[in-house]
Amino acid sequence: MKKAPVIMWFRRDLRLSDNRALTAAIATGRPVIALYVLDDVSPGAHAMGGAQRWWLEGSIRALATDLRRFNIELILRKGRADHVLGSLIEETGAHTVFHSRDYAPWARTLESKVSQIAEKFEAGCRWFTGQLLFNPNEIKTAMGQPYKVYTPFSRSCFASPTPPAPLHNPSQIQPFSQLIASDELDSWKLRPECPDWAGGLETTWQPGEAMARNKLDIFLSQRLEAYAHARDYPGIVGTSQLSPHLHFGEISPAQCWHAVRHATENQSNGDLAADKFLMELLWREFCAHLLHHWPDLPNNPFKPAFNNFPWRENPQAFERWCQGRTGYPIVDAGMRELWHTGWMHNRVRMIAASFLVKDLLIDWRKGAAWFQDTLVDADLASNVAGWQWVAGCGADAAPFFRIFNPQLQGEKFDPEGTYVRHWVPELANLPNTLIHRPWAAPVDTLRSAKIILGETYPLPLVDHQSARRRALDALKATREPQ
DNA sequence: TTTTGAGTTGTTCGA
DNA sequence: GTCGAACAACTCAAA
Repeated sequence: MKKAPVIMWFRRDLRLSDNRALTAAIATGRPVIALYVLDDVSPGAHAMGGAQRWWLEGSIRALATDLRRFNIELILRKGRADHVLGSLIEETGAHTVFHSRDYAPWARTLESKVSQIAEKFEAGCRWFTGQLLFNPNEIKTAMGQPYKVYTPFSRSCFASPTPPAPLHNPSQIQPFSQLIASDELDSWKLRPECPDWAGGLETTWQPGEAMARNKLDIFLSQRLEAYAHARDYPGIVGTSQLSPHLHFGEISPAQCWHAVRHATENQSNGDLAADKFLMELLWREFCAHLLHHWPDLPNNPFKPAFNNFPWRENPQAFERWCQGRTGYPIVDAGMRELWHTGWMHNRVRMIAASFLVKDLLIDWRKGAAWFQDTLVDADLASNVAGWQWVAGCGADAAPFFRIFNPQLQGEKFDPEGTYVRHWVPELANLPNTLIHRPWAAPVDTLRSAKIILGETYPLPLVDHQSARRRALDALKATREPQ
């Protein structure tokens, strides 16, 4: 008698290497059915934005190709994941569902539904870790509480047992012989058509496990050494650019962790270079743990005092921010990079976010929603925790008086104007001394640079100095007892 | 329980 | 132009 198959339910772990769920599924010695479910129906699942759908398409295509080498067809189904899994178990008589745990609140709800439905059909359900380095229920303070401050959190992680070493690629996977119906990937229409805004994404990124590994190797050999310093300059490629690959699980954080450690173990200053990068991985971790313990993080301020903050409605200003037409070159460069490539340099994310929240006093949730829709790496946890941090209402938030000055930040982190010239070409002819403050350029300079302020490039949407005072007043009022 | 030290990413002001 | 101090008080984490 034939053995009943098991289902490997791929989610945000679109890789074959270091995939504990997959490895365990294979280890059962049973035929493996590989499944991906496009779930736009489960509450909260609609959070996947347009840019991510574009990425998902490439990532699924790559995974399907990789699986085909094992004679495995990736089954594609659309609908509520628990329903889809229920019917697939029924169709195939599957024995167990294997999957990696996703810590987003809606995903956890879905996981328990899947587990219930599997039970109904007398199948098991087993989940594995892999999306995170540490178990959120194990990184706790001495009092047994989750951390609310990053630095002690990171110390605790470094003091914890090292994340398990990554698993290798499977050597073989036993296919399931029965034919199973699958959607055509094209029918999901994950890529934009009219209008097709994804041209910039196409030329910037290549989704898939192989490319993720490639990115990591390039980072280790070419950029890790200078990372601590170079990561702050948007005009040079100093970061790993692994975020979207990590988000979709094309590479695991444990693979990054161990690869970085391994690459630096024989270098004199290795630990320094490595730790800086590991700290960034731990920021991702910190945000995920926060969301795990505070599922309401996407909706409401972490600090309740901000519940009554007087956010302003200003659709015109918001639109200009989205379009990269605020009149502050570094902000506009960032917003245009985002729109074109689905990604924005970390430093510029802070500057652009600070501008929306502090200079325009627009609700951080509006900014977070825009990022969620346009970033290829949009991660619910990192996104909302980051926005709350900038807004001052989050965990371990910046002091309220810390308001980024877009001109100074530009001059400090883009001193040659490389970044601004690339993304805001209409300012390209301004000298370095004026590129971050075109409004202060003399008439002659503007004329010879072919700039007409208010026409070819906007005047500043707000005056930063007065906007700063306005924000300080609003923040001060929030802090005072009602 | 109380106390103490510390807290990703900054800006402005005045000497 | 450069430098250090002030910004304001609070919460967190650990001793």
